[in-house]
Amino acid sequence: MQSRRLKKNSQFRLVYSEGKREAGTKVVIYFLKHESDSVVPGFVASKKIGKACQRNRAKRHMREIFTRLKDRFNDTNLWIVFVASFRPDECTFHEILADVESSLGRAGLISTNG
RNA sequence: AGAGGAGACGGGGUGAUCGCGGCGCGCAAGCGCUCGAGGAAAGUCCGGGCUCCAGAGGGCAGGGUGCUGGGUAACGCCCAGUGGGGGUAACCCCAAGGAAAGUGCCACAGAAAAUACACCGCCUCCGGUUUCGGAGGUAAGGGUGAAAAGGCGAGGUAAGAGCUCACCAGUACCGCCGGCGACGGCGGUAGCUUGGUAAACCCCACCCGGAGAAAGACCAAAUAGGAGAGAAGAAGCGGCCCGCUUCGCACAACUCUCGGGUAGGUCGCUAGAGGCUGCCGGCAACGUCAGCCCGAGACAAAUGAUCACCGCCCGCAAGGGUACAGAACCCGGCUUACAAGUCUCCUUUACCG
RNA sequence: UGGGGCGUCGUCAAGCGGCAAGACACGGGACUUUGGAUCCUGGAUCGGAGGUUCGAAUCCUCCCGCCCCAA
Repeated sequence: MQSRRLKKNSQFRLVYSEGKREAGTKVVIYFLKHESDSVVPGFVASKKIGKACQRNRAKRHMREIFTRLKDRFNDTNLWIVFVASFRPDECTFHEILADVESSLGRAGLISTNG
């Protein structure tokens, strides 16, 4: 069973306009408190970062990062959007993981000690 | 050994852990060493299949293709040849029908860019008499241009000219031979010769109906029991006309337009012009037959992370690198991108034997 | 998935077979004590690669990049 995911354009627009923003050097995060039984993620990789292969890789990296961190969220009533602003062939998975982890910590969404 | 030419190959491997999508089993939790990106999946430049519009019909318009024969479901693709061009050669390149159906264009230069024509020349006559002017003939030579009215030699002439002749080139026609054919070879006749451009309009031959998986089918939900228009005709068909089909000939129904609402689920959805191997036919592309195999099916869209060992390349070493790139209904091509490589055949040059 | 358009000097652009206009900006010069203004002057392999033609920014083919539309 696939976990829930943000899919509709209207959902993304809602998070961008109503939610808060925390920018890291590699991934920009938008989040919004919203009634739900679990954290609902959305992943965005625009044409700016490369062609289809690079965009696919960026989404996979971000999805892997989310599944590693999802048990550490303080509040589950959350919609969160990850926007890639890195080029996947220029940085490693662990660099992106560290960047996302520090961003989420600054925003106070996850417990800082693993 | 150097320099080239043609073609082909694969696109790291094995194992473990966590996770993802599909499939199978199970009521379920879950279990399963059951499978999980490419040669280009790309660009979307062509051709089909499939689905719906009517079974895909006729004409016009529009578009495409353009040497011949073959292959194919089909093609603008491929194979084999013909003709032309390039290269010492291996080999490579070519949208390669028609310019005596018609129209247009050919800048500048030049006499003239196509009903041929005459600047400098050459020659004859007249006037004049150191240089010139006028009338006519002529196109060999000069000059211009990307391109100048067949080439060269001889005869001929006042000077010349296919004006005449020989040879050569080219055109048309005829005959014979070879080839399925494009065409090639040989011989003859004619007129002596009719510039280029059709990737300018065009003519000729052949081909093409339209839309596309958000195609299309079913289920469920929702707005709404909305408004306006239509006529003996209306709609289906999409550039137009015809034809055809359906509904109808006066409530309704139906169709269209406007406004509004959905875009959830299931199917289509992967076994196919499929792949591999072999025999036979064919120069080949390819085809017949036989055997074996099943190799993704998602939908904001599954392939990721970590580790170990072995490859390959760069480097003395530490270490670093390992392309292009991600299926979206499916096939056949074309085009473009591609790290480091491997193999086969061929040409040519140099040296040694 | 289907369709349409654009690319010319640093910027905005005209030109659609025959030496690539123009404006602003920039460089150089003149004028001025200097600067501004003014005047003169210079600069483009027409997105790339092939082909057609005597000749291509223009015509044809294939790529590259950008933008837009419909569902």
